[in-house]
Amino acid sequence: MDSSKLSTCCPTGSPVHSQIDFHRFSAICKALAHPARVHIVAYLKQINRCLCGQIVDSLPLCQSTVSQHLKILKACGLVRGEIEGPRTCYCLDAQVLAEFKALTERL
Amino acid sequence: MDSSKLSTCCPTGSPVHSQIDFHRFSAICKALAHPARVHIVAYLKQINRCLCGQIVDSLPLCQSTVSQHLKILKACGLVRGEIEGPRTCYCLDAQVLAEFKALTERL
DNA sequence: ATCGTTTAACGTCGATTAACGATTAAAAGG
DNA sequence: CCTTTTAATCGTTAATCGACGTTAAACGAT
Repeated sequence: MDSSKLSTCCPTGSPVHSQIDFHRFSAICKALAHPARVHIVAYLKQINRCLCGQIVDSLPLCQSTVSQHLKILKACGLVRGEIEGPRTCYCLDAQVLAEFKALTERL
Repeated sequence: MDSSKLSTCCPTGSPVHSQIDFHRFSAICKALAHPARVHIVAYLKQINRCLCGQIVDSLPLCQSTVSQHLKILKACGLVRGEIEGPRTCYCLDAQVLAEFKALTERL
């Protein structure tokens, strides 16, 4: 979308989002726009960190599909994955999650 | 997605989301997963209520596209539209917005 | 009655998403 | 080495999204 007009909704001096914020916020929302990905975030929040296999076991989806969801969550920064030999350990990025909460609060 | 396993991520007694919450939350996120729709929400927050035409003018999109975005925001409850003769007056639903913020906070 | 205005709805098209099975890559362990 | 395990990637298919032009509906004004 051409977003040249997007900033015009905000009167000058108002403490409101820039179009950059709109983009960042909607990007994170997009990453969370699927129940399985929300489940993954909640799951990671609970057990802090775990291997990919555990996440796969916690969902009624096949490994490749879960891997794809994890890729999307990693792409927006919400989740980080550290390769440990043949396996990958996943965890939340608390800062990005906090950023999302802050943007939501301003909504 | 078959969500039969989705609840298993939550140990018994833990104050965590149900799969229903996951669905509701991801549905609202999906509605906000486009910069134009975030813009519309922020715009309505600012000016409280307005006609569809003003929203169209505030975006670099044609009327039919904006109408489609409004339909999506209405479908998840974030926005309400009241028909006033040939025009429609749009406003935010503060309760749904609050619900979304609360679900986000629990994340 | 016939305009013009405003907005919703329809139909279309290309692009993207979600899901899966199959394949590949990387690291251990035998 | 070879096999096993683990996870990422590829290829495919069906479904959905985003954008637009067009049409339809509702109403006020002429």
